[in-house]
Amino acid sequence: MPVRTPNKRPLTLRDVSEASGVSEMTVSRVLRNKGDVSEATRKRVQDAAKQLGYVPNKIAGALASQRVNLVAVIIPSLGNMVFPEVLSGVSEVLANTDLQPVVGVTDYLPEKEEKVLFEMLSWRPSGVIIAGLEHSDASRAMLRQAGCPVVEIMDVDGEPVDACVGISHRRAGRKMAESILQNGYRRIGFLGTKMPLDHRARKRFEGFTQTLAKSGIEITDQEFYSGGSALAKGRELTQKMLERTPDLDFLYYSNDMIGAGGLLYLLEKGYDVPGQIGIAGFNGVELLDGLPRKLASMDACRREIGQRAAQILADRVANPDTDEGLVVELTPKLQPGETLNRT
Amino acid sequence: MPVRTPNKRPLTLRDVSEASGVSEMTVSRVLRNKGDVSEATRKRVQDAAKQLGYVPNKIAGALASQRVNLVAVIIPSLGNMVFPEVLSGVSEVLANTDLQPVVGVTDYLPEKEEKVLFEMLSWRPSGVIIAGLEHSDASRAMLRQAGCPVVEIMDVDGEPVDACVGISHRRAGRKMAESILQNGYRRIGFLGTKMPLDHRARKRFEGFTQTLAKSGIEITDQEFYSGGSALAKGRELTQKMLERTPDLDFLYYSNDMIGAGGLLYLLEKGYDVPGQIGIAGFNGVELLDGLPRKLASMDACRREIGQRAAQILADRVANPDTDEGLVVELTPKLQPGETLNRT
DNA sequence: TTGAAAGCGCTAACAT
DNA sequence: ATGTTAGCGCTTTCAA
Repeated sequence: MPVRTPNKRPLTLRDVSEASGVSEMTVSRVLRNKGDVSEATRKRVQDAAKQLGYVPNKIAGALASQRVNLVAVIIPSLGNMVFPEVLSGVSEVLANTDLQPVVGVTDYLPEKEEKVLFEMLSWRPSGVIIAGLEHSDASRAMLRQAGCPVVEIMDVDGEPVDACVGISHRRAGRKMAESILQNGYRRIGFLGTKMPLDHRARKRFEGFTQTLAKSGIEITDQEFYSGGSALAKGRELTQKMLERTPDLDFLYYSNDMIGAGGLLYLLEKGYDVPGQIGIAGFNGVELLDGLPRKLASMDACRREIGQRAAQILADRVANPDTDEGLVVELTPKLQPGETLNRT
Repeated sequence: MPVRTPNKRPLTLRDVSEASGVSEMTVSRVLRNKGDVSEATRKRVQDAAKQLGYVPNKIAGALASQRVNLVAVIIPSLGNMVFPEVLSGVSEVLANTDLQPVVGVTDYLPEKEEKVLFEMLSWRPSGVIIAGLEHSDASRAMLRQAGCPVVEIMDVDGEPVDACVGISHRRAGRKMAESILQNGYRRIGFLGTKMPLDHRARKRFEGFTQTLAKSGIEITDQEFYSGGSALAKGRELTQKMLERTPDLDFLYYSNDMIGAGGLLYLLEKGYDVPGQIGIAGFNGVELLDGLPRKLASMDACRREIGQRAAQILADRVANPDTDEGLVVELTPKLQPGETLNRT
């Protein structure tokens, strides 16, 4: 049990050294399981450390050893279901190493990304995992100079600074468009976030409209919103669009949450889904299994992206000679659910 | 623009000093906006730093100054909507200071909490915000010895180590029970997480059953699950319970997500909600506004908890003489929604 | 198996 | 307004 003296000064190695009558150096060795130490002294040191409630000072350790077991993970948001799942993939893999993820949130703002990145790099992390391929010039410069492996995640449509794990959102948009057309839908509405800042949503949209165009079809109507995704937003957008354009036969939502809101609205208003009108979202959010109809969606491989990125980083840290610039493209799976098959 | 030489060695103050022809000390002053520096040298230094792409080494800075602008925020999970909202309250307030939140996740496991806490304290943060009042002996010892302000959040039913911001979950449970009884419901089922690890859910349950007991009523049926909250889980639990105990007239869910799943199930099966059967959840998750009926719930003041905790910490860091042990109890608001009023 | 010395890159406290 | 000196608490390296 740690001593309860309200010590304002945190304990140092020296305190443990004095308490155990062993040199600081040997104490350090014991605490890091490094080097040969006799069982006897090891035990004395461990007892003393525990008894005092010693917590090593990683700042000093990191400065001396020039190594920091931190991995910077930089993502746009924690408020939707997508990035927490990526994170959990990252943590899962890093748990098998001595690396620790540290999360920074950018709110989809390039300036904030720059700030967060600068802040995190100033702690000299062992690696960086960062969402997206679009960054300010300054951010890209920092990433290049970081002196540690960098893995850009979520997206592969672009030029990575170093390594990269993700899906092609353009391809995802195309695939969804194909599927919708195959099922005979023709008057298609798109509902999603304002996209200047969400590049992945933008790319899906581009892929989507491109494929439609190949079949001579244009988006019949579209509606953009800003702010978080929520059921109510989906209802509201859907109502607005259908009042304006009642003869749509498909609604493509840029994420599952507003898709779910739309679904609830449509069912409530007595629409036949997917007969009269089909719908689909994006992300394959498991949380929403359990809706009255299973929402068509596309799994964005979020957890796997986190896992692979972490693995790449861990490998590179363990073996710095590994090649840079590895790009891993995962394949999003279409989940037809029950809202896309017109049969 | 930073030079693109693939420098493996990160730049140091000295590099900037040499590039600008100014002493390291003055460079340091410029980069921290500290002390008087002439406009001329300030500019030269800034130019040199930007030109080189210098990123200061916070490890060295922290060691030298004995100050770290990090706040450890330790929470059980990112997967439900509750903690991200707390975090966003924290970030919002800390954004006005030079403090930076660093998040650690415990998965509701005391051993993991201990590990995460140890890890974070070893970086000597300026403060700790940690969810809950229940910690292992070792964790409490670390918190006491941390040498920085500690704010325990979410809950006030217990003995804080230092400061504390939250709601009384026992009181919340009681309040919900009162409301349910007032609305004439009598045969009540409880559905929630297995609670040995979720102390707040446990306390709500305790408060809930206590108040029922005062009216001579016992929970008619109960069902516990483990794993994340999701719509499907709510459906499944609800079905199971109603098959076993068909004559329930109220279902109290330990969180909004499974409550929402239950609601969808009940409506689908043609139950009259809230006439035949009332339901309520917990948390007041905004994300779910937009369900077919507005779910009765109780706002847990998540964002405000984050804000207040961060504010307390910021004040204590700015003025270390401030009193310790401040306890702030917020009042959860009942949101009757449309699933609790029998009329 | 253990210890002593040097220094990691910065900043506090003094000079000047 | 600028420079000098002495550490911060550890780990690396070398010696015993």
